[in-house]
Amino acid sequence: MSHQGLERVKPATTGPVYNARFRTICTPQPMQDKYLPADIERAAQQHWDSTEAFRVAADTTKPKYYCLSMFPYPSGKLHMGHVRNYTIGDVLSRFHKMKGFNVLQPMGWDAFGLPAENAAIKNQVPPAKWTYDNIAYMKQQLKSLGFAIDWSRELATCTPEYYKWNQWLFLRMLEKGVAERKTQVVNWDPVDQTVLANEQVIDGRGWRTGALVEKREIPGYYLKITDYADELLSDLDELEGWPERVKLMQANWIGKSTGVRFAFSHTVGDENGLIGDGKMWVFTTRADTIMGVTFCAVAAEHPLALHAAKSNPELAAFIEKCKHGSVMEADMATMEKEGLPTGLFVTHPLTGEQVEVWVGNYVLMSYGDGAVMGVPAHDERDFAFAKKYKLPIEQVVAVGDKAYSLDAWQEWYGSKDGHCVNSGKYDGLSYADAVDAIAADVAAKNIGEKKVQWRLRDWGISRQRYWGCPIPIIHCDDCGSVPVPDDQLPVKLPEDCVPDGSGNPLHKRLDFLHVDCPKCGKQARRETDTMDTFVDSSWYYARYATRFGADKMVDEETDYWMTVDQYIGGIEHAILHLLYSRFWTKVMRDVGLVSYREPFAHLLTQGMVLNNAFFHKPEGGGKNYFWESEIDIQKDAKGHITGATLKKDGSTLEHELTTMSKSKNNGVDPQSLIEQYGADTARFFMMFAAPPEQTLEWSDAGVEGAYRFLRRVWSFGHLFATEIRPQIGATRSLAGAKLPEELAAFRREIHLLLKQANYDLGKQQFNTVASATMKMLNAIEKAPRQSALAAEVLEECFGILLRVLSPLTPHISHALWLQLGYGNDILAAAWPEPLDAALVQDEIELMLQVNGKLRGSLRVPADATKDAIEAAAVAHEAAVKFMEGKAPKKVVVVPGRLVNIVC
RNA sequence: GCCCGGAUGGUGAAAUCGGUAAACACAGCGGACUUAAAAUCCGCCGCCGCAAGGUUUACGGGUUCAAGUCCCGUUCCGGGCACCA
Repeated sequence: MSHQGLERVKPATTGPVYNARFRTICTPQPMQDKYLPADIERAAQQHWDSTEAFRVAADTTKPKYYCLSMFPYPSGKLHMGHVRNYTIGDVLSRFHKMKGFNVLQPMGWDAFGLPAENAAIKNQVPPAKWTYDNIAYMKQQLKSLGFAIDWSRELATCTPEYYKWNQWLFLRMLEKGVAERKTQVVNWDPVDQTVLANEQVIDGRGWRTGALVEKREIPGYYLKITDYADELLSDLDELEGWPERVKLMQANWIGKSTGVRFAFSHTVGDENGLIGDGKMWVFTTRADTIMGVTFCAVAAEHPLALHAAKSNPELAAFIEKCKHGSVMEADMATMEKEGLPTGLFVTHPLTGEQVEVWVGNYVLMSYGDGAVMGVPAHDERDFAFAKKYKLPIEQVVAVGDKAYSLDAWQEWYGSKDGHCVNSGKYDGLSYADAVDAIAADVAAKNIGEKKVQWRLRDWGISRQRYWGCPIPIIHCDDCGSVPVPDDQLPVKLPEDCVPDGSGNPLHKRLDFLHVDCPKCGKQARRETDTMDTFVDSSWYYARYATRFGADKMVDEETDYWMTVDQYIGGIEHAILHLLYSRFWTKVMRDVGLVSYREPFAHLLTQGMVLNNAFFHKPEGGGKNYFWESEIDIQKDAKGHITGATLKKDGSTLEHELTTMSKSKNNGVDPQSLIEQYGADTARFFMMFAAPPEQTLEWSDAGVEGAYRFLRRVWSFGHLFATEIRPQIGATRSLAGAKLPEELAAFRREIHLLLKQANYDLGKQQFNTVASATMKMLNAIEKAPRQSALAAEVLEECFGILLRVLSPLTPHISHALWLQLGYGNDILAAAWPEPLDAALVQDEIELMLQVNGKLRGSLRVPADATKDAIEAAAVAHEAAVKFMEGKAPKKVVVVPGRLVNIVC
């Protein structure tokens, strides 16, 4: 990567003087009595840089661990969500490194995208410059957090070295028929004459012009992810390391449904013949209700609708109206359902009755055949539609003897647990039997069959935008759409354009636009559409694992590192990014590039970091956001926000709790936290605040506590160096020694906490790992320290604490490990395991319940039998009191926990 | 609207397989040290009650010797809904 800010880290030939000292001295050395995070962190980071501690290569002598965090979009500054994400990844990476794994943790930049164009419009800066400047700044921020990243593998998706392979694989997909050109529906701003992203459509209007947005059909390239729908669904079962909820969301998104596709026949046609050869196809999962059809509805773009509109101005106007409004599913689902009859009729395939065809604004051309049968009695949406337009409703399914009423929709109307009624020969059949019988009957008439239908749609990757990967196609008047030959890749994006919001600036770049046709040599026009940025992020994990500069998309080293052992990123990516990556991987496999079929073995979906956002709703629609520094906030006694006003004019603002985002002016920059307290405090606090998968409402209350804790760790280190360690003799005597009870109890406590911490690390619950380290320090500070044996126990226990702490707070752990003489480099230390000998206990405490209520506790020998425990419990003072002279009916003994006397 | 999550003290949270609700912290209150402040250390800290005790995990039911945890229903909050990334 040749660009500024993206050069690979070069091995330092000569380290700073004190670094050499750090590496060679393993005996204790004088230490600062004050905790000075800035100095400690600078020294630790220089040590890691100079020793290239995190640069890794394939090594078959060790198990590998590829730990990947979702790469950031270079929006300008890191925010707390990034700190959370990358700290989680770093904790796992460092933990596994100490466990003996060969750990790869790379980092890069998801560098194409809309915000760079927005910044360009606002500041007149080319997106490239803005992006590379942001990368440089954010890279330095990441470095200051001390992440164990192999920076030699850094990549940015906006560099030709990277996106060349997007283009290359796209051409392979074209060859295989996985990519194809067809039409797509986009948001069109009629004033700016440009395509808008969903985000740029606010309340149905263009974000800059305020003009009513139109739907427009334009050509674009699609990747046939639906060809992989079956495999994407079934392979979910193999992803044992994925959260169930994510797999469920993906399965629902893919949306496999089995039903019947059949045709209503008709005689509607014009001079070109019958429309659709006289068949209007529909798909239904409720074929059992086919005898209850009272109307049909088609999408506004359906050929029958368009045909009817030719002679029906009212209908034409309605179809025109349907063209406005949103293309978003959420809007489609919540909008008022409207329709208009076409005056056309189709024939019911089984009854032969004439059924009227309506145009419905809720019917999607993109799902199935763009037409549906209407069974108002048993479909909630059809019911509402029929009531609104006074269409007949005919019950054809009964559940038990429940009475059907037209007054209001009831839950059971949509049930599949009933049987057919009013359905002629199908009466009495269950859902499954009726579907089978009806499918057989339409099949016999050759007008339908059982069919699997997917909710998943093909992936449209064409974007009418500048700052993205050029689609490698040349349009020739004679030859059509011609793929760019491989030897002319990459098609490089000019980096000096400044978009102004009025369409793709590439249209004005004649040096880019004008190109000779690769087939006939005539002057032709280069495709100006660029790829969806989800393409960039669909395979970056494989590129990290490829040797830098390889003139292949992926190389042999990829086989060593892939698949990713642990992937970490926000839950907001649970569907799209992860599904596209899975799809892309399967295509790469089918092209013969890789041998694995799934990219991510384990997935940790981090909860969002939320913050309040404050905004005005201006008249033209949309939201104007303000920074918290610009407003006054009113809170109630419990601290809940009750209102907010703008400082400059006192106007009232609305507020919402939402994800941190540059566009909402509610992102919190970690920089001040790092400068004030240091990276270790920021990291520790972030991990301590909540378990990683939980949504986190940002607050810095508690940062002081994390800082105080690290100061205490340092102070104890100092005390250990000056007062405790000197008591230790030349030979150690801890192993095999019988410890006095107080010392044994202390040591047991530390080893129990270690056991707990290891368990929690396995669960990836880092907040309780952090609290375990705090408990350890609390115990260590109170422990006996006035003997050689006590000093040895403390040496062991503090060593455990430093190692458990090191993934969370690597800098202070590095400094203390070195300066207290534990070893040269804590990264090379083995992860601690609890010792059985330290855990043994003679007596245990059981809780005592009477009728399920806690009444006391009793101490029993650790090896006491159930009978002995029961006898002791019944005789216990508190038990006798609360049993009030009644005889026990039952005594429940839960080993190691409690006794419950029921009387 | 549909799909997926979540809700526990003043606050962030803990509770591993249904078995001591509130660990560990933050904030607060009281005290020690200090000329003072900061820092540090000690103590208290769900609610009601003088106490004994009672009571408490969004709300309403249920299962169980035992429910924050399992089941049914409801409310509110967050994520996603295919062109934000």
